[in-house]
Amino acid sequence: MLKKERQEFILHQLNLHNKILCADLSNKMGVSDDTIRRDLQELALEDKLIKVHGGALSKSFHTAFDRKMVYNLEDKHIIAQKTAALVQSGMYILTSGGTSILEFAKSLDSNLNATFFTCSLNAAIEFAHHPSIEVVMIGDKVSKDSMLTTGASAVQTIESIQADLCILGINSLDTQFGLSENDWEVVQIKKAMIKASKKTICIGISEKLN
Amino acid sequence: MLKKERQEFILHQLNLHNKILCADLSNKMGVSDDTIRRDLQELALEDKLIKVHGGALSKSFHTAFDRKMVYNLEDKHIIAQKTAALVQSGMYILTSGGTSILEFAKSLDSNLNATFFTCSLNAAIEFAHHPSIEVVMIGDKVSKDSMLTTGASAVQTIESIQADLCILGINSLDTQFGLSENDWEVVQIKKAMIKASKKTICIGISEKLN
DNA sequence: TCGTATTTTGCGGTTTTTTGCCTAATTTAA
DNA sequence: TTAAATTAGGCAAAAAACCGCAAAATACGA
Repeated sequence: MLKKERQEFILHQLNLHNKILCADLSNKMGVSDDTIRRDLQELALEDKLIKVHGGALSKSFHTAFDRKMVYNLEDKHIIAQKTAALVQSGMYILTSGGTSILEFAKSLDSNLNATFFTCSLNAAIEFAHHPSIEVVMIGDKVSKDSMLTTGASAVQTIESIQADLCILGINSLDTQFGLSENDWEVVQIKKAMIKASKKTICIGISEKLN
Repeated sequence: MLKKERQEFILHQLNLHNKILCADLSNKMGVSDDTIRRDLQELALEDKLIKVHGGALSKSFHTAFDRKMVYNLEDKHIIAQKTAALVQSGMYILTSGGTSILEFAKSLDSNLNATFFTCSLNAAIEFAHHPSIEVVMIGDKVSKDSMLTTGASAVQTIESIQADLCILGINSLDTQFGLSENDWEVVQIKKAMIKASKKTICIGISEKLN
């Protein structure tokens, strides 16, 4: 991994998480702490971030934080990291959308070499920011509530995939409203995804299971 | 292997992978590191790529968003409004991506009732914010530079559509590099779009036509 | 076609950059 | 206060870049 590339990745992570730990980064990128520290130092010198003891902070994120927001984010972050650890290079992975999935996407190792299939526009964009993974967007009509592609064509596409893993985010809508008409389409997608994969993982924070 | 040919190949690899290593290239092409380094130096001088220690990085990946965009926003806005006026309810419309298209999407009448097909993740999201139009995302592998889906499957999908209108944004990359290999995929998409539509509109600000 | 000028390329030696490790000093947390 | 974690600075190995030079390839003009 190139130095510049690494620094871009750090900045990206920072934009996403607003704070980063030295140790996390060195793990995620497979380089020593010293290297990360030197990177952070350089970036701090260029005014790209704020270096603090143990890591760095995003420059833009000086505003007061909403406690609950941060706590939830922290939980999601931990869950996302644990999920990311289950993904191995070479895998074919199906994912849905939602904030948990986005957080998961942000937590992937920078040297991971897998292929992700998704129906979520936002997830696709997030995955596409990763330096080495391949992203396949599953096309069809866009459901405006969820920003997911749904429909027969999407289901058909999914059915033609043989994935190693399926990662689904537990969306608050799922448990709150049960299955409304529009969710029904989403359920069709999720069912197809589960069926097309050897293994399925559902991620979400416990608060969702009220 | 000719020098020019080699440099084309380098740009091609760069567009595909967003980064290239000096050592990889010299191996792959059977020339010395020095030659590659000299090539990279030349290309960097021509502003075709960003040279870094150990290799080079794709230019598009880093220069994506700068002030110029904001500067041209007013022009884009005017163009977008004029373009939006050409769209009528009931139409089937194919669109590419890019900032011009995004601006166009924002300018659509809120009571418009048309169906938009697009390969652009960002455009799809923008269209989906509209209250009444229908959005169909065309699926395939996501090209990281352009955030567009490209590939045989996407082309095939487009070919099966009979659209009334095709709206293409003139991307600065298009005119800057001519047709590099990766753009070639995008060109395939655009060609298919044009062919699948009764009429085609190209939008872009004049600065793009340097 | 031939000889000359120019460009391109590879090579050896040197310099610079990058990286990881080590130890001492500093900061943080309990 | 003490123990653990983090950082700074020095050092060395490896990788990459730089420099000049000469051989090879190419272009050009007579």
